[in-house]
Amino acid sequence: MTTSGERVRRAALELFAERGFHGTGIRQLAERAGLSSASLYHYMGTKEDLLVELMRASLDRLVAAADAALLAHDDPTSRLVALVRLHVTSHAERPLETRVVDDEVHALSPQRRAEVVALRDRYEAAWREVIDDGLAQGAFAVESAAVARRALLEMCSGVARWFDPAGPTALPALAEQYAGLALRLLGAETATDASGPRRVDADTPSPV
Amino acid sequence: MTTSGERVRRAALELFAERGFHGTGIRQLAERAGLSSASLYHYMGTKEDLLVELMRASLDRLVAAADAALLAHDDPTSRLVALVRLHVTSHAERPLETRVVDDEVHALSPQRRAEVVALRDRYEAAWREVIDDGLAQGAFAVESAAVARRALLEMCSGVARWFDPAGPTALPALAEQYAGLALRLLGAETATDASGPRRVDADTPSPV
DNA sequence: GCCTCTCGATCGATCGATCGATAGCATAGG
DNA sequence: CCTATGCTATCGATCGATCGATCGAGAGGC
Repeated sequence: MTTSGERVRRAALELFAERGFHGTGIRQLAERAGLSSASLYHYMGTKEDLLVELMRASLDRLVAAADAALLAHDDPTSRLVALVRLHVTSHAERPLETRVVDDEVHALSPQRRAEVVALRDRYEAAWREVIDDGLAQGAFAVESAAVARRALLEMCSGVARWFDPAGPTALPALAEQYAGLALRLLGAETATDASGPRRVDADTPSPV
Repeated sequence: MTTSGERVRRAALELFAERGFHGTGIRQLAERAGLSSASLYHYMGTKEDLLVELMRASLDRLVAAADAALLAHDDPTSRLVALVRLHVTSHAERPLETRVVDDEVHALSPQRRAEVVALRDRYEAAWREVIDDGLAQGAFAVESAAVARRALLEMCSGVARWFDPAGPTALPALAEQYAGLALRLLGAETATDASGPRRVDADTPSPV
């Protein structure tokens, strides 16, 4: 059984991801949730409160997963692989949440934005730590840790915009591919052995 | 001298990039352009027409530059380097335009969206062609051309979201770095010589 | 007397949010 | 067992504000 509160949040997730925060009206939200616009306010504060809730829930999960990933591994290489797998998997499995987090920060008022950005920075700090460690230990070799980190994060986040579970690549295989790409991008020595990767799927037109 | 028409487009670029299409009101637009909201309509059709114009101008330039880059080079490796340089440079130099193109497609009506997406696909087709050629000729080695292409495009587009011309890395150096990262990601053999890249800048906190 | 440019006033529609009222259900008092 | 009380959930009606867009009217040069 799904409660009305859950349906409100689900509807908000779908509509915010699809049409954006400012592109979604209270009445659309209510219709999607199966309620009147007045009843909506029994389950939320303002529309912005609702957006912040969704973002916080998504980022909290991501931060917790990243912390767990760091605890489970010691060396920078396997830590990085864990972060990539985690990031790609969560973006592919929960594209709505991650798209809202990634694309709607600009819709927040300065104070709420600061909260959310702080959470996001906490998550990215895990990446920073792993990449810096890897460079210090000689496991990675890039000119700029900051550039590499941003390139990696953007590349992995993009998955939420195009991954299709019915497509040619299954999610676990995709996560492994991304882990390999990330290691090569970072110049990890484990990647230079490179036992000639096989072609798996053909190139196909991108969905909208 | 700047004409009113130019000021309208500049204002739209800034506001759409900053607050999003739906987050920008006609009156804000008019104020930023130094006109009344009524005068605005002397220089534009609907608000959506204006958005489409901006997107089309940006994508037209990108497509033309990509075509020129392919004409100027023969082998897949130097072609890919040219595409990466071009993409990174244009996203760093014109972050407003590229962010509007990348982030506001969802705000378009289905017909207009189809036009814009077709243009974007034309641009991405250049990347597809280069990557496919490189794989066929053995210059690149990745499991999936589609995955690699999307990873590359997302990673390079991200530059528009964080590059700061006053930051530690100058644009030409950044473009070179990205070219190197892209080649390594693609498993290009030229990248495997890897004469130990030097650290250039320290990792710094990300701007909002 | 046209053509370009600009504006105040205003259109109907929609926005986010609140109001008071009602229906249903639980629990406590007699 | 009955009913009074209170809490949760819901809604129609409506608030003032703002939305995108249009109108007719000026102003100024060519």
